[in-house]
Amino acid sequence: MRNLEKNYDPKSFETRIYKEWEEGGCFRAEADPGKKPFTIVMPPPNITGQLHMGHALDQTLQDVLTRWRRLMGYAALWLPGTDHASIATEVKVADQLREEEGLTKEDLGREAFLERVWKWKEVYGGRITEQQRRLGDSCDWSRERFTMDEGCNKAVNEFFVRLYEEGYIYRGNRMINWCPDCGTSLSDAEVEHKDLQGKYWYFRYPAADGGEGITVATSRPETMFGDTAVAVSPDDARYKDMIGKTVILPLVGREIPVVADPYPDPEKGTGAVKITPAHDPNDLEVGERHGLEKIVCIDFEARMTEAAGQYAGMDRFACREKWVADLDAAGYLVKTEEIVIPTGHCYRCATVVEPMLSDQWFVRMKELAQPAIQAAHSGALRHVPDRFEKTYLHWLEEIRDWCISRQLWWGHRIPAWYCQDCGEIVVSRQTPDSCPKCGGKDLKQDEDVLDTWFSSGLWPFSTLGWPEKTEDLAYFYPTDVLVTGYDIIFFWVVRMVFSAMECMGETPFKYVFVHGLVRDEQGRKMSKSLNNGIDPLEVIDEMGADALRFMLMNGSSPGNDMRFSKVKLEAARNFANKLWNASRFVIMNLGEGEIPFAEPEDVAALEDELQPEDRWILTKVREGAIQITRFMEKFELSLASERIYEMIWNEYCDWYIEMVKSRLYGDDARQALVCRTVLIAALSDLLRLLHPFMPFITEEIWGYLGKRGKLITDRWPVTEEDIASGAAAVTAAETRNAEAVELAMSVIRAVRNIRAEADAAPGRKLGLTALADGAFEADAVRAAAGHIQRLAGVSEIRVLRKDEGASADGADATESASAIAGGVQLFVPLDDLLDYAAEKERLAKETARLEGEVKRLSGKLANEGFTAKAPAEVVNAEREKLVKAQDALLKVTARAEAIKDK
RNA sequence: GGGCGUAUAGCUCAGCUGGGAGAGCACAUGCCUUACAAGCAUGGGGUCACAGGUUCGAGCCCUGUUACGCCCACCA
Repeated sequence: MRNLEKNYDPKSFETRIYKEWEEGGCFRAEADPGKKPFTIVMPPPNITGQLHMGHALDQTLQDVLTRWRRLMGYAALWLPGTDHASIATEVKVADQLREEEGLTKEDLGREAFLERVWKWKEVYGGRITEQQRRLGDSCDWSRERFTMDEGCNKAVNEFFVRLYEEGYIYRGNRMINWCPDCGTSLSDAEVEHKDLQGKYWYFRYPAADGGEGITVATSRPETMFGDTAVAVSPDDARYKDMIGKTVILPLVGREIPVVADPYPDPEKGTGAVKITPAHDPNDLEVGERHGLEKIVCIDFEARMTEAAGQYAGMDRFACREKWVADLDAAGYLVKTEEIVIPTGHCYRCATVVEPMLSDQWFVRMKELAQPAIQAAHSGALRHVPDRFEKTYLHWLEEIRDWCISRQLWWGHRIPAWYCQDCGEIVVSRQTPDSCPKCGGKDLKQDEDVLDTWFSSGLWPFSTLGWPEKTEDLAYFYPTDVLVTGYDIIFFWVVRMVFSAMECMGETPFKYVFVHGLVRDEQGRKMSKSLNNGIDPLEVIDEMGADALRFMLMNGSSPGNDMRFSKVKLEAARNFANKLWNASRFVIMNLGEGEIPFAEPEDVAALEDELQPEDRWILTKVREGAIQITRFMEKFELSLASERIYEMIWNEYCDWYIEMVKSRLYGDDARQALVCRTVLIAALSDLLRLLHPFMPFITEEIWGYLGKRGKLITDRWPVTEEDIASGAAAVTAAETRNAEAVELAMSVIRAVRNIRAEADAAPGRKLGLTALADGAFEADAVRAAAGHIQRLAGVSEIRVLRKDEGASADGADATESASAIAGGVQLFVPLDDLLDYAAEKERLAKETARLEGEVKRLSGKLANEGFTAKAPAEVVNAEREKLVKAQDALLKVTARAEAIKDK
């Protein structure tokens, strides 16, 4: 039989295994009425992106869920794709153009520039999908999509036109966030607020009638050129007389009115506010209430306009400085205050955004948000962990109209045309031939493109064929779960839900499974500026994809940030190595030509020949499978991975394999076959359970076990039906058997402990007398005698029964070290090694511990409040514990008494 | 200004619907025991941030406090 190499070397098989899966069509999902669908649509990474740790986490979560459902027999579809990332890509290509050819995109012109971007996409856009393959992503590449492919474009136009026709999309001159560097408008979500150290400057606006005037504070003095009023609260006694009068804009000389408006808060600043309708959203509202003029004093490149007089053409910040100095020199600066100012920045280039009045396209959101809010309230959409629902709802409830037009070239062009003859706006799914109003042929399409998130909002259904009524859409939609980081709930989740409610009438997914960030080892956010990012590909090269995946899944709780940990990564790699070697051991011991298809079900044929440990491991595997399934259902992937780790390392390797060696190497050929069968059967299920987490190594081992087919498309050890019906549950007999085997394990541990403490040489065999409380304990020890001898280094075992009158005195007990394991008292003669002082010390410590326990338990049981109110099973369990503790205490004190003179 | 998270072993973190705390690493001791030294065995180590409360019983639920962190917010 072909066996594994001695050393676990993931590099030697991961790439090959992936190729086999992909070429074997293992990731392909077909609409199959005989199966239940399970769908995840992958959040599309930007084509500009490189795989980073955040992706690795995000992707692994999705892959684990997909692989698990696939094994459960679902038609599991994980649909991959990439995002055109309008602004990010455009900036990147424009940078490249400038660096390499010294050209601007305007030099090239729209068409040629777009050609460049497409070419760029061809070259670099596929990079990330190659990296995803290294991670082991089992997505259906045959359905890979791109947010700007033909189908998505069709969906975008359909959605736009629909919303327009229903009156949700409108074009208007409104206040928007403007990034002067990117040269485009931004949505509210694309503005990041950061606190900046800034100043309030207090300026006096003298009254036109020569009076003192009014002092106002501002953090943006350069906007003064656009001031068209000063507002005060109508109730503010300080300014009562000024209302209706005018003040002079210092140095500018323009006369502006003092208006009474509810907006100014008398408590804040001076209680008087300068009003700049063209450059501040609040001021705009005030301005509209009072019919004020909107003077634009900053242009789209953040330079001062003609309205700024001699400052025209200056950069906004340079102007600010000069302007303040000039006002100060002229005596208008009353005071300056250092203050922290929350300031909006562009999320792409970090430039300070400028609020601007501008003609843009908007989506009226209030009404559209309602079904999305409702979906969360009704439970149709669930967040895991549920606290993120608050974030989601908060955003939707506070939502304002969404500015969707961008002054960029790369993206979905807005399907609106302007009739050059009559000015009519034509919104249409196809390019219109003529103006429906005047019949004019001269139509010009809107120059702008749509916000990236407008198209990604449609992703869960545009990828399945919408707006066509496809078979896929009918079968795979709605999707089951969306996996994403908490940082993207606003941008994306909210938009997908409201878009889906509008287009499909139901939520795009049932669960939003939210994860945190992967931080660096010091707990800092990984970032380009800190240069502390860890490249997943390097990790995979060094440790294997399985180790990386396992590290990411293990030891974190849903929704919390986690740290990248080299140590944890090594632990995961060591775990893989452990499994590798255990498998190697199993294969090594297979008979010549033996084809081990053995499955837990097949073992039934050997029922009568099974040994207690065989039944034990099979029980453990089934029980573990049920627990893991439950964890997976609740998205508790960390707990699931922890359990499988424990099953493989502790239960299978440390105990089962060790116990089985005596039969494997023994004379009884039949028994050797029996335990080989169980070894394989249990290992098969363990591989299935681990596969979602460590797909490569499990598949590789699977191949060596001579199994038919690939593990990836095999099956899960327990079915949902068997769990639900209880058919998979552990029986009373199995539990009893497990208790007996585990008692034997306690005996082994206790004897090992005695050996270690007495410093007995490893090779030295010791005698053992086991004084059992009753038949069950005695049988358990007898049945495991061989194991106790082998694993604890014991020569011969004498089993006595206390219930038949045997006592500690019967053995040469006083000459021994002793210990208690469950209902068995152990005596190990140590002769020369026996150290009575140490033994007494141990007994004293044990006595103290047991006395404490007895006291605690009896106190608890004497408390009527407890016995009356606690559930009967809890009370009974406590009673049993008390009996055991009392019994152990008796044994220990008797023992202490027996050796007190030594 | 509003919302949220975290505080548990030396370190990094688990701990499901309340029934007396776990893992990995580190540490100590002994082992190359024919799957594995990326290993085996044994052991030490915790007032579960603080103060109250609910309960027969609290790491877990409630109130408050402290520290750190995150998100949102039209920022005169």
